Amino acid sequence: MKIVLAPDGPLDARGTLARYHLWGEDPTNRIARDVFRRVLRHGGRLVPYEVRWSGPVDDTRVTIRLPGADAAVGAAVVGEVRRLLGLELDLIAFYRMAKSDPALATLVEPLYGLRPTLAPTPFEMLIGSITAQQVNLSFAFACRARLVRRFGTPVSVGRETVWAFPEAARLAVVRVRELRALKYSTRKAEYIRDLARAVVSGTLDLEAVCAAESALVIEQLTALRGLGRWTADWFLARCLGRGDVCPAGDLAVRKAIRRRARAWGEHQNLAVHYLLAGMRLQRPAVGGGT
DNA sequence: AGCCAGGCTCTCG
DNA sequence: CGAGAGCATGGC
Repeated sequence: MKIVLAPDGPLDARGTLARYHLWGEDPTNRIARDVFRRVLRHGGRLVPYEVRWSGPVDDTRVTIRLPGADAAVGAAVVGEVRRLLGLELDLIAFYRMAKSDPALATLVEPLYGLRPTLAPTPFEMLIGSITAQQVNLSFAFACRARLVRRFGTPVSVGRETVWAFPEAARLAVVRVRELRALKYSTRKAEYIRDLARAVVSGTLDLEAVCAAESALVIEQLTALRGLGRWTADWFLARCLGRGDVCPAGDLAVRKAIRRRARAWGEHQNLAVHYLLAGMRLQRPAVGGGT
């Protein structure tokens, strides 16, 4: 089956997907020069597919190829591709705002068409986040790749092999020492196994979590061992694609904001003072809060 | 060699 | 509560 998508607004497909090889190799998201390959799990079936793109950033065509002609499978693949390319996000409205913002204005042109990729599934997102906690990203990528190769499912796509991400049922029965062998810490191994167990047992209903309001998502995720505020914030941003989220605890985000604050020039001192004082405007008093 | 990495939990005061 | 230690390993 062949499906063609016409994105709403600009799309730099290559730049957007670069995330999947920037810090190392990703066996679940294979990216070559002009083709992206992945496997979708659909009702117990493994559906490998290829994504290509062509045309200018302002008028890109995305072509998806997958085996068979099942309409339901096709729709599921389209849904995943739309997430992977960040097509749900309103880039046009963002640019309208960004162009009048001193810190963002100069970034629009060089990064034109760049979109955040949204995680295909909440489970994959959370396991990935646990993997990336506190370690540098190249190490995190390597760990995740080892996890995928050890517990995921290889599928041949042409000459390539793409791995389907491990299922919760598989990770629910791993031994801590098996994950230790993949360079996960003992703690992280427990977090991963226990998260998988919660999903399998039904204690954790990720579909329900995804449908919940942001504050509730944070509450439900951080109630689980191994998932803190950082993980919950990134989950809202990069899995649910919620617009009104700022993962301010993230180290890289802090660095980036600090750098961009230079756009305030000689007003940085006052700007920060006003930001801090502004908190007292909106938060009435100390003590009664949640 | 030593410090730091796109955190989180646990313990203590 | 807030602060601080411990976690484990690779990169620079």
